[in-house]
Amino acid sequence: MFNPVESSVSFPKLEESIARFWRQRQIYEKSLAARAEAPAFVFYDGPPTANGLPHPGHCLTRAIKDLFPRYKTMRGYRCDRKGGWDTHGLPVEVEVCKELGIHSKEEIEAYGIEPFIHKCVESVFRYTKEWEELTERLGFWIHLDEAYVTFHQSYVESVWWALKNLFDRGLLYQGHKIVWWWAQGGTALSAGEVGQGYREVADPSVYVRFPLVEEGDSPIFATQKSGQSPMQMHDTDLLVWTTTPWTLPSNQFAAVKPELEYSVVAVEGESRNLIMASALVEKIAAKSKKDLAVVSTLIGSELVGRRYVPPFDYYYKTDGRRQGKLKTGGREHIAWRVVAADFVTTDSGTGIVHQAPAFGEVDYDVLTAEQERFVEDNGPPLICSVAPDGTFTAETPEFQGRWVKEADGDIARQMRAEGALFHQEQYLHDYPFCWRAEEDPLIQYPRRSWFIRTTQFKDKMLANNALINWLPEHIQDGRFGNFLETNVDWALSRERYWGTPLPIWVCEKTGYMEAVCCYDELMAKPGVDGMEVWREAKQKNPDLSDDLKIHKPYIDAVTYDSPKAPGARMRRVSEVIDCWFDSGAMPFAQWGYPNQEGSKERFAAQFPADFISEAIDQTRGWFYSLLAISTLLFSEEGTGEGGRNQGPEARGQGPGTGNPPFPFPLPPSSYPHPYRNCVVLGLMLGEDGGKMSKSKRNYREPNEIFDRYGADALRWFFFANQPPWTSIRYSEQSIKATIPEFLIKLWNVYSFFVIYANIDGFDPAASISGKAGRLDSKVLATADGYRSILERGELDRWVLSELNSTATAVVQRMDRYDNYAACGRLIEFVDALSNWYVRRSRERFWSGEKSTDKTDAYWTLYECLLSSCKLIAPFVPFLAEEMWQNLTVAEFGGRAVESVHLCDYPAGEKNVIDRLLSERMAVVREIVSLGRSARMGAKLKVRQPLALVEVVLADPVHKGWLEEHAALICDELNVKQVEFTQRADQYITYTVLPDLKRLGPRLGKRLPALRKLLGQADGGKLLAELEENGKIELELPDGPVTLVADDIQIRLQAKESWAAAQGKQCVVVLSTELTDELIAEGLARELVRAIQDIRKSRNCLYTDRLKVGVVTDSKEIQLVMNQFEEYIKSQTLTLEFTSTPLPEPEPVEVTVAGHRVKFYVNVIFHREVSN
RNA sequence: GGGCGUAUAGCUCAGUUGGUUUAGAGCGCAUCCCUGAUAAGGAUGAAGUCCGAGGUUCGAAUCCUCGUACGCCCA
Repeated sequence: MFNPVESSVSFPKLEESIARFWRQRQIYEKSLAARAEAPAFVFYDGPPTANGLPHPGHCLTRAIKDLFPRYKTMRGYRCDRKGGWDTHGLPVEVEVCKELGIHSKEEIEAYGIEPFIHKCVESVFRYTKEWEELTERLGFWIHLDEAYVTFHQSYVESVWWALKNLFDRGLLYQGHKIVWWWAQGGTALSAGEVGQGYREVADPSVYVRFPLVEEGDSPIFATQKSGQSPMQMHDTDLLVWTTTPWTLPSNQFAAVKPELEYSVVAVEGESRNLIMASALVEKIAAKSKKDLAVVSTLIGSELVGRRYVPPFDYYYKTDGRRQGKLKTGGREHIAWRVVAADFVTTDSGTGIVHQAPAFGEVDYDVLTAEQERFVEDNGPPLICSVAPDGTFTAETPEFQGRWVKEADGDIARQMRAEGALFHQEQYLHDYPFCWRAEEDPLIQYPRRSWFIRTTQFKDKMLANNALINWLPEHIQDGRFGNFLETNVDWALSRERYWGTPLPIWVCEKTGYMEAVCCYDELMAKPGVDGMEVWREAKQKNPDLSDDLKIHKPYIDAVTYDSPKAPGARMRRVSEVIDCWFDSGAMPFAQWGYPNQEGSKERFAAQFPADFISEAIDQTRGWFYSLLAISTLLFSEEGTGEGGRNQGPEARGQGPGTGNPPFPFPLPPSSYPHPYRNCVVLGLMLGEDGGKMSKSKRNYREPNEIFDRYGADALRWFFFANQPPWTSIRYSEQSIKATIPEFLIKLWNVYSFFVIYANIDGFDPAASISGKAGRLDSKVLATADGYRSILERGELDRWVLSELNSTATAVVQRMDRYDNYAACGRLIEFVDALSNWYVRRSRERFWSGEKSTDKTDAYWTLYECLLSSCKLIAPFVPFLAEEMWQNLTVAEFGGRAVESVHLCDYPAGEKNVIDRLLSERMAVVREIVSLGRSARMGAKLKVRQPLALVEVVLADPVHKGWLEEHAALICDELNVKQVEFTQRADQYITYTVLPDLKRLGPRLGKRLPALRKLLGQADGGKLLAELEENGKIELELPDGPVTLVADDIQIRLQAKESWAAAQGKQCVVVLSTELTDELIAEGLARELVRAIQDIRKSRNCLYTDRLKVGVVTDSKEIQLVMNQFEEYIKSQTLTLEFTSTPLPEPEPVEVTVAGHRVKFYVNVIFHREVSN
């Protein structure tokens, strides 16, 4: 006996009890244990930060992260799911600052780094409870209690190990990074912060002369206007434009676009000529209100290498003539030269761009590129005339101590006085200001920073990327590939407080540096000292997490003896690292590799990942950091390449480093790593299609969705509504709609089954002896009364065929990580099950006596439901479990598997799939649908029986089979007879269409003529010709053409005068003629319907019996009552049927086909539902 | 400014390597049916300049080019 199924189900309620069941019975753990020996399917959890509340976007990632591991587990893999928490970084510091009501680094330091760090640790797990609740509520199975945590000592030490490896191989180096700098606050701002602070302002815009230096008697311009003598350089200036005059003292280069045309122009009334982009001459003439006459033209590349005198000579006076050795041999002036750059445009300015590498990222790249050309230490140094507080240094005595922006005016004045200023104006543009001090403009400014030499591994990263399976594909060569192509070295360090400390100690005397791979290694250093800072803190506050001892400020206090200078100490550099490095290190750091015991084995067993998934914003985040770190650490072959201080010891296997040998580096053939398949999720949008925003209130909190509709509804919405990589509109309506569309539809089938199985006493547990286990088809086949599928009726064979082809298709799609397509197949199947199988089988379940046919129906539907449970289990785990529990555990008790999630996933059995039957049934369904359409058109209710329906088939292949199924069609369409024909010229016109796929390649340009000809021809005649001769001969304007049967397709078109509907494969024509007999039968059905309505309004059970009196003046109705008495009684479960009034209750008066009829209906007894 | 993506019915989205004057589905809407899955279920219908403009081709929603709009990432 199955538990009765509530007709009005509350999914949220049901899910709660299922969640409890899983928890109490430890089903997740059991699902892992069941696969203990199975091959691994490796999943990595990208760590979220738990210092904020989870939002709908997290639900999507968590749902997808749950779907595939569940699926793979059912498919026979062991999929460990270790959670993770990202705990470091600026977002945490920002949250704490908000809480403390402070902003700047100065304020943090005034507050105290130590208490600040304590606040950070507290904040990191503020919302852990909410995250855990959401995780469980969503049905996301993952081990959160064993999650890796990026601030834990073991994790940090793993990161240190990686960094030491990179450092020892020369891949970690110090350089400059140009940052957006808040000078007054002394801090760099993140991109997000900068983005918030843009405002339109007016800045001075200056056009400055850079006089060219004559190079002895070197030849001058190659391209000369005809008839002009070669021009001398000494009377010519580059015209350079900038909106930041204060950067001019730090000028190092002038950039031109090599392929752009430039003009030498003579200025009215001035002795010196100017060079500027030809395209801009007119514009500049207009601005400056000066007459500019083009003297000659040249292309940018001809300017490259020419030297000039910068407007300020603070540096030029000492270094202006300095040359350095080039790597390619020869010498070159180190600065104040024209260089080539692609970023130069003619949108504004002069086409010649002033380069102050200290104050612009692009400019800095130019400097780096120049430095690359010279042998080491021979290249140009970085010139920076500005102190970190934003004032000029002593190197620029006239302006020393002045805030740079404020000096702009004087700088311009000075240039004007010296004749260097050609033109000046105001320029309106967007410029960033500090978001917390609105009056303070930001400046770009160089900071010392640590970099990872990722550029050296570009090709290896690309090779690795090429073998990753990206969903969607375009990420590979698109967003991610492009990003790798334009790779720049990873700026690793952060001048912040809460993060993994950079494990590099520097000798205070010599500058010698060492990287350290773990705390123990540090403790073993000679003369180590400073641990008391931590000890005292811990004493004062014993609750402090021990993991903090490896963080700022405690770790900064630890110093040791320098090996290079007696008496000197090694002190840690002050920086922490980018928290992306933390998360990217998780493949090994989650195990504490290599310092933790057993980490080597765990890492080896769980590397690389088979599957990861995050949203698209992680492309440059986690997806990159994983790939970069893995490629840098594990792709090196042998000791061939790498850095300058590489050697066997530096590989991290030498004495004292504590690094065990490991099966890495990987050979290149082991790509891809560290992940093979990556599902990139789209962005989640709010109800209105815009960005989700708390203040706009354009989305519902996940918990509200769970309470109203349930987790399965949300999950199914994510999986089935769109491919996961498109942007997803998080719409409450759509989430709600999944319930009737899919969940309820399946639920109704399930409920239908349970109702009748209980009435009829269908008892699979009694028919199956011994273990029922996972109740797969093999087990079912052992049941008493279970007939082999081949013996069963067609409908049963059909639905089982559909079931198995669905399973096959779902597996195929899920193996491709295409959950959307998989869901499409599941929807189709559930629809077929509900709207064809159950509908067509209802009578079999209703019939009173026990028959083989009825038993077959039960076993068939039972099997469909069991398999459906399993098929939907990874998608909607709660519903699947609920159904499983009732369909199996309630019946079999301990003989059945305890949970659907311990089952194997149905892969579909080939021998049950009957494609022909499936195709044929589709034709029947089409005929029925067309018949209804024809009825609709003729305004003939389905209730009204008709004498005949004629089906004209375009293709006779299924004719014989269809004829055998005439009864089914008659029943569905309520007609007495169905006939199949192929030629029915009275109803149909025929059009012969060319098969373009075949004829296109054959006929090419002749095709349009043929199409025209066929369009005008009499299709019937052509078909007759084809039937007679096996071919059609046609005369095209340019010659004859012969068509055979395969070359054409036939379209049928119903003639207008008939009640007909046409489909792709056939036309259905109704006979609309009504005899008295048919009308009477129709009336009988009207009566039945009226009585059923009353049954319903009386809340009758479907087992209740009635006594009915029908009173009417209509002779017609009376006649029908007599004639169809038995029919009406059986249909309405009426035991007594009279044509006289009953004493009670009040009659119900209804119009039946235009006749007034009074119904007296008594419920005379309830038959108990029994089994 | 650059890269990537998206644009198909009122809404949310499909549309396989180019193939047929019938471009699909769900929701919503309209009309209707069923009433023994019943506070459900089903059918039918209306509704589309496939973003625009060019091009390639016998043939383009699909391929190419150029635009436009929106989104994301970067500058």
